[in-house]
Amino acid sequence: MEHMNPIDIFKALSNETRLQILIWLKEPEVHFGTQTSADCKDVGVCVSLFHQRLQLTQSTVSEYLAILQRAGLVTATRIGKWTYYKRNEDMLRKVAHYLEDEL
Amino acid sequence: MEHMNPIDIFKALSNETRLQILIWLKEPEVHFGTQTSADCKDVGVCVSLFHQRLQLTQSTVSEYLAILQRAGLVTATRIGKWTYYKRNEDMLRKVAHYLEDEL
DNA sequence: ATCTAATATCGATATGTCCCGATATGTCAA
DNA sequence: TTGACATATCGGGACATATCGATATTAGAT
Repeated sequence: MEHMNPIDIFKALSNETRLQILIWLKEPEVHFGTQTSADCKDVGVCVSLFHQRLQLTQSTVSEYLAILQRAGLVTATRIGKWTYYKRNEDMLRKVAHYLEDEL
Repeated sequence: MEHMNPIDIFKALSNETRLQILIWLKEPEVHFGTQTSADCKDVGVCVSLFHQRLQLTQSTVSEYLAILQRAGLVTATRIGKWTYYKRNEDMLRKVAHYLEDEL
């Protein structure tokens, strides 16, 4: 588990769409229940499902997920053609603790 | 007490200097003990004291404090020639709760 | 009224972010 | 190997942020 960088994290959180992605990922089966190729609770949600729900191009969605991943807020798993993203709850907890203790 | 805007808050927190200001303001008397014109524990810390400790121009420091204030993270009090800034603990708590509950 | 100190605002430039279309890469299937 | 699909990356234009120097504003002191 890598160490958190508050600046990268806050930058990643400074965007409505990226916040939305994180919130959707709290209950993937509720928001992306149509996914059949894999259990989204375990592996996460693939890029195209986010793309479907967002009025943004595939490249933008992919880039946003990469930003969240570089900040450590989500993790990616490639299975076949798909890349599944899910929340990194450990990092989210660290951010919450940072807010309480350091700030 | 106004309602929090997560985007503005995270943008305000996406800067090393502004984070430093917030951290310094946790213990103003430790970091700005030289202030004699007013008790920094009550009213806060004036712009010039931040300016002294930061390798940034007065205008930049003033702008940063304004950004923190617009996000609701600090409050400003004008007394005579000075504007004193202090943390808005209520808002900081709201942000921490947002991190825990919403995100 | 004037001078000066503290702060805020303005204008400018450099750098960063948003978001796109186009293209490249990876992976399965025929 | 060729084709089709999922994802990633590249290059760019519009807009936002970082930071400065210069100037304006506010308020006390003379």
